[in-house]
Amino acid sequence: MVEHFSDALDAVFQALADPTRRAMLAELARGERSVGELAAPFEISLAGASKHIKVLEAAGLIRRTVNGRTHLCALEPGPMHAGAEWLRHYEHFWNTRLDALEALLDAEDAPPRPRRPRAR
Amino acid sequence: MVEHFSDALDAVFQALADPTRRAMLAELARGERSVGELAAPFEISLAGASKHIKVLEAAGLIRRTVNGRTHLCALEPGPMHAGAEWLRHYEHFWNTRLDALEALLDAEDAPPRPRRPRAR
DNA sequence: ACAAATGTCAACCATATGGTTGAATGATTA
DNA sequence: TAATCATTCAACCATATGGTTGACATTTGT
Repeated sequence: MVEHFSDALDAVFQALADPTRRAMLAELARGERSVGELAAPFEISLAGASKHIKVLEAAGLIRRTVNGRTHLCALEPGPMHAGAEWLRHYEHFWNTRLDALEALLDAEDAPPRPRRPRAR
Repeated sequence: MVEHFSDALDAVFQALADPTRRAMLAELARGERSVGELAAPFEISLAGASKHIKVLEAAGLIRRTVNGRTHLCALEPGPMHAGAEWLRHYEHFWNTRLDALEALLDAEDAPPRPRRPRAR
């Protein structure tokens, strides 16, 4: 009853939690890439890379189109957006909390008002 | 040579990949909470909750102040911000890519210009 | 028709993760 | 001082993860 879409976020964050996969996404941000091309920069087997790619695919972060014997991968931004939204919520909250704290401090300590730089 | 701070992102995304931990963060967004308070909503042992909290702490997402026999936890927004920044980079990219695609489609198909709703 | 290229699959391994229980630690209260 | 409260620690368990290798399936080029 907590969150119905939590599984999706689970998969997205889980997929993002690995540096190899993040690097693959970074590469895909530059354009479509085949599995082999995605695997090339890393010192892992093709099968290993294939697994990573399947994780990204399962999280919905990439889409794959089979083209003959090569599989072309492309970024699928929707889920990434969902993750960003989740984080954005906390950023917002955190900002307002800092603002509130600052207001409190300003109210409490004396007139001169040192005006620390704002957190933003 | 890829990313020096990747370990930090690993830990943050990994920590966010669990729904229990995300719920704990949501609770902490409402104010400081003791370990017991954080554990209460879930049907897991206190030791289990303690482990989750340690994961959040290790990722730098929360801070803990021991106060007698109770441990008070509070959100630590820095790392969350880092995660958000990482995602924001891709959102930006994705938006420009969608814009480019749309421009292409607009250029290619005829005058009437159906004007699909913009992705944003 | 054959060989090479592109990937996946299955089996396996080591380690990490999420969970448990029971005992231990340290602060508080009676 | 003894009981209780808030938490961690250690050991354990089942499953997931990231990696490997070797065999298999399909395209493609000769």
